[in-house]
Amino acid sequence: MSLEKARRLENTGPPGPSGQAESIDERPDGAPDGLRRPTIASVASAAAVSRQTVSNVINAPHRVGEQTRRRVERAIAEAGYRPLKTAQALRTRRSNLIAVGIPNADGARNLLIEGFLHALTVEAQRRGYRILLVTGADDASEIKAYDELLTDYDIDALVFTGTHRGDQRIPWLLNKGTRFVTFGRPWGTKAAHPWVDVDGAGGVRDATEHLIEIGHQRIAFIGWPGGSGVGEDRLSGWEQACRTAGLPLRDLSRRIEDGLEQGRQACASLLDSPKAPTAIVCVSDTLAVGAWVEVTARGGRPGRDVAIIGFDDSPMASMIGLSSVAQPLSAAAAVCVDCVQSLNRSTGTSMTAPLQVLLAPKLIVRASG
Amino acid sequence: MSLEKARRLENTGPPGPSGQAESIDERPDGAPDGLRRPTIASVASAAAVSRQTVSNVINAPHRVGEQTRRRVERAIAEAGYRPLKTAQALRTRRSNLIAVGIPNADGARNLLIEGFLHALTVEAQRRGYRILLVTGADDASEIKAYDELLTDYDIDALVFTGTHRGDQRIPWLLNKGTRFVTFGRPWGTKAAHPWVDVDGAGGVRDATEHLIEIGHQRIAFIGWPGGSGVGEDRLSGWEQACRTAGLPLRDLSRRIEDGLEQGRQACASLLDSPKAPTAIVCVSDTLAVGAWVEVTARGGRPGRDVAIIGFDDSPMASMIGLSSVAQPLSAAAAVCVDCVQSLNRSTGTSMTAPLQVLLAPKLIVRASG
DNA sequence: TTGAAAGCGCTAACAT
DNA sequence: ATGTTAGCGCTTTCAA
Repeated sequence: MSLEKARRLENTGPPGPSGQAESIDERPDGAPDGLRRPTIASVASAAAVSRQTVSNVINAPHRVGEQTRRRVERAIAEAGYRPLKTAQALRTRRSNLIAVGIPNADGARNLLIEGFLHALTVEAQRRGYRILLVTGADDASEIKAYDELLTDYDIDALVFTGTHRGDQRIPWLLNKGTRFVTFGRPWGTKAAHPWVDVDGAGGVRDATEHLIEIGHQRIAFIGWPGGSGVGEDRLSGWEQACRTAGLPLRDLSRRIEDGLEQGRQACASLLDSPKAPTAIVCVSDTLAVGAWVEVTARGGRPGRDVAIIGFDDSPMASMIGLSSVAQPLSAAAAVCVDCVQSLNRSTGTSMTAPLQVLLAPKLIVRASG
Repeated sequence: MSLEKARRLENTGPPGPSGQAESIDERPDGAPDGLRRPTIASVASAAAVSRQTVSNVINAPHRVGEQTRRRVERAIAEAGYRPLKTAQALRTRRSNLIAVGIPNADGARNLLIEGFLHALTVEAQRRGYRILLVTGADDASEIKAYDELLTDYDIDALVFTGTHRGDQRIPWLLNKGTRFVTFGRPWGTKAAHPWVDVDGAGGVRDATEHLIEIGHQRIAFIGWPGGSGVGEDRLSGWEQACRTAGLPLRDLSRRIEDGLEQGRQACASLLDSPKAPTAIVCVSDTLAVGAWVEVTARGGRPGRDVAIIGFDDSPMASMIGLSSVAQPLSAAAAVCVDCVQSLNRSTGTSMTAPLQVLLAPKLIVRASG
């Protein structure tokens, strides 16, 4: 007996009097029931209601009567029924899919992407969303990849990182009208869109203040060359903390490219200078590890002889006992997914101010500082 | 004029009875044509063929006549048409989606997952697949997550890493009949399933032989405690190379937990022993970095005073100039996606031997060795 | 509160 | 070689 026929047969009668027990019993396809995926029709049949009522129990329970709802819920549970997202998506044009753009260059920031992705996956799963990956070699090819993905699926929203000056993705997405959130502020652009970021200046300020509290009076900063929004932001945190505490800045900062060797050299230059610092805050863990290695190579012990604090709390930091400013990746991911959810709840035409969140990072104190 | 109506009008001709040419001409929705996503119907209309023919041009071009095909292809290109995967998936029960299970613990192996994920995304994109992420805290919750995902979508296949002894996921998936590939051999189980892995023994053998070639006679190995399949595999590579070359093994190996401090200590103990090694091969980059730090702290320079080689070529390795055995992540990802493709091509009933591939890693020689 | 009908966009099966 | 019909599983719309 086909499921559809069964449903119809069972539905004979007023609201739910039950005019069942017909005679037919063979099903056209010989598939055993147990192996067939439950459909909304099979559940409807089992609960002796229409498919629509089952749908309502799932998507709009308030519209369904108390008794009916319970009966349907039991049928759903017994069948282990879950709506097929593909069919829902086709009908509603909502996929519950969040596309995430991942970068491909190898660099300091990439050590974070794994943690961020994991956090996103957890948060998305918690709210019934799924994470779909997309990648491109540069802005242009990434845009092409986004375009294809957005054409192939009814993606609910896009999340990506690595926003930078002159980012071509943002205007493209704004123009296309795609919903998106970035992990990272827009640097040097006036376009407003939802973003989540971590307060780098605050993090470095916290680190510097921590060093001041434990007695340091000469605190250096190893940063990146100018032009990077992230770098300038973090640098400013060190300046603020030192100024507020009345500590010197002069000759205590270095501006270099990211890299362990660069960090070693900058550290050496600082330690060899007339008024050597007793503590060094670095814009990245990579540079901090360089400093850490230099201190170690000189027979010193980071934290006892020279304090060192990095940024990002990469796996390496915990490995070598490097204090570091940790980005709250789980919180950032949660905010991203929340944002996607609210973007999709709104009818689309209501243009409220885009959500922009700055999260406070957390200083992880280890042996080095 | 609505697209559907247009199609009907243009189809006036023999095959179809064609009782068209009605009078109505306004479209209910006032949406401008340009903003509407092209559908197979709109393309069919533009090319004056049936939807089925458009579908054939895309999915079975050989069934379509030369002229028609070109005309349809032009219409597809002009409209920028791409089939909606959601609708295809509903009809064909193939989603072109590959689910990837990602672990959540932080450890040495996790440094690799990011590269593997990126490679998978690239390879999947290249072949028209998409990567969907799924995660769980342990085997059991991961299985639950898999189950829900597999129920929600018609996932084409599952890929996951971190196979281990007593892995519960493998029997569960085999029993469920889900198509899957693992990146990592099944350790200590007889169940056969498709997998891709890297030849750890071969990689360590290569590293050891490289050290022998450049003149080392006493080569040590820092490995993990027994019980880990991966660890024993790599250890055996060192033993083989040394035995073959007639070099000593005695007192030249250490078996410790992964960790930088452990690596430092093991290195110190080796260097302080009566017949100290001149080179050290490590089962992981973490331990190798520990050794690297110890040598550096003693005022030595890795590569000049003591050679050190790690395993996995983690970001750390390139950062500090540590030689390391790199896993061919792109190749592994490509094999995984190929495998998924062939699994889905087969009708499902043809039970050929599962694909099992062992890839050769590549020694990256840097300053340390 | 519940049910029937229609249809999302696509393709398998069958007709021509 | 091409077209017609039906239907994947679900939800929207409208009727009862």
